[in-house]
Amino acid sequence: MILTDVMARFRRLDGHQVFFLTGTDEHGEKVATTAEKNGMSPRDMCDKIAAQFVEMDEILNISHDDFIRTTQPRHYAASQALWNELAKKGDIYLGKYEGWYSVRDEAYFGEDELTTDADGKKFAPSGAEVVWKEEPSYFFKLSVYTDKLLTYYEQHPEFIEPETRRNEIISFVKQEGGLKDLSVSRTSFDWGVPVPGDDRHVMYVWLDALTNYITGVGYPDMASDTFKTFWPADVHVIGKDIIRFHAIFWPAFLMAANLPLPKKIFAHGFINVEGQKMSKSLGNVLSPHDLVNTYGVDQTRYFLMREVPHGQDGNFSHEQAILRLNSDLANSLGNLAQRTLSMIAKNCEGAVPTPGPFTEDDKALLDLAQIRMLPMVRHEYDRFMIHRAIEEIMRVSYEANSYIDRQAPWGLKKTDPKRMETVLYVLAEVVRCLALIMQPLTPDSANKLLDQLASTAQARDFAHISAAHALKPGLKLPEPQGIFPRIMVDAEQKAAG
RNA sequence: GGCGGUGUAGCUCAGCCGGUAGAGCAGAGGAAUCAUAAUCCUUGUGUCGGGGGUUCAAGUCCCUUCACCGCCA
Repeated sequence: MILTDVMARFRRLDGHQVFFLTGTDEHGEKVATTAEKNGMSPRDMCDKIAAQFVEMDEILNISHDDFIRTTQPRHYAASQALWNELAKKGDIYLGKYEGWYSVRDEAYFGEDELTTDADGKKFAPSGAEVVWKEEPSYFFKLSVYTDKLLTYYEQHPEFIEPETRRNEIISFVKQEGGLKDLSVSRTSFDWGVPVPGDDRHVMYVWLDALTNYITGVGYPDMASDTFKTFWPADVHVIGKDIIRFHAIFWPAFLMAANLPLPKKIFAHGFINVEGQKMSKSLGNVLSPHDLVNTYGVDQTRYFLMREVPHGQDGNFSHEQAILRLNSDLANSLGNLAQRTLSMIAKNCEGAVPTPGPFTEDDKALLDLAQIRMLPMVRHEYDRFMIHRAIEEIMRVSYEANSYIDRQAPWGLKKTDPKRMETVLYVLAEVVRCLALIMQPLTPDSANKLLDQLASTAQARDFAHISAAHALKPGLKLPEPQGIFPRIMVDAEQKAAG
């Protein structure tokens, strides 16, 4: 979620039109039975859960353009329209399904996949109990798409990332006998989108859920501006546990409906806590809420992006978080900004100083921040290598700290005040570039910093990372204030306890 | 059992088509004092999981073996 937001913000600031869709998938037997267990209607329970998701988005400062709930009328319309397309194509037929079904996994399993305990109960590989079910069901001719999918993966190596997930999917599709047809309707419960023309059936939850991506951009109105502009999507960012649905079923549905496929399915990993999987039984579940309370939103976002490399699982430890946040954000970047701005406040009458001629040292640093940094960072973003992008940014911060010590403006104050002004100008300008490029990662803090540089709201996209938009000498600056406070050790103890 | 991945400095990881092992953090020493007890400079003797092979030369290719992870059966 944070990853997607960081990407979306980056692309917007980099001059792209972005439509960032998020939401919740609310249908299915699992939801229905859980609601019943809690004595609620499915709809009431979904309202409650959706509210929690919305709240989480707010807590994490997620900048989505739309929040979709699969129970919304627009989504019923889209799902049924897609169904009709599949039916029109001749890819849907009525059959009968019988087999072992796991409510929790929302999937059927073959006999050979199950394990049996002493009481004769059978369990899915996930550990969920399965029950024997028989029901009439519509099927989607997924088998027909086996070769088409393989060809597509072949021709679009970037479609599934990271590569290890791609390998998994390809080997799955290549299984003996190819893909089996997919049961896409249920009659045993009614919490779902009714099948058009046969409302004894509701659609298989994943068929409806996957459709959300096109609902969000206006489907079935393919003439709508949003659909024309934003479909196919650049990327679907998902958890690695649902890669199969996104990398096999969804492209097959889209092919059947003659719709273009999203350009990329990116599966992210999970966060481990102190080296262990998060689980309720271990009681080590970290809520975003807790993290944000302990470290702050921007810090939480930053740390997760920094420590979780490209789709892999990441680890969270408080010790590591404090180390990282202090060394990167507080000591290097935050302190750089603070020392620069407070020297300006004290020695330059609180206004952007007027630079004299630039030395080679000045030019090298300005060049790095204004010209070379953005393309390097963009390159890493394009590959979803946010942790690498951060390294590039931090490198500039290190350079700037090295420069300030080398130039020692506090010494120039007495010996060469004109030169001091030049040095402080260079530093302020570099801080401005850093603040701009930090916006996707730490939006609030970066904007506070830009406020302190008297940067206007219109001057904050990446086009302004350039000498042409450099700070204007004489511009009055507000009183500097620290951003990225250092995390003290007693906070560490509190967090660990 | 099959397929895929990972295993490199105390920690987290880079190392593209083979050519005398790298970065950040942590640690040690020094400098500086504008600043958030922050900064800067210097500092790495690592069996590149084990074994074997190809090669003038192998973390980097091949075989084998061990450990862990993922997917599938």
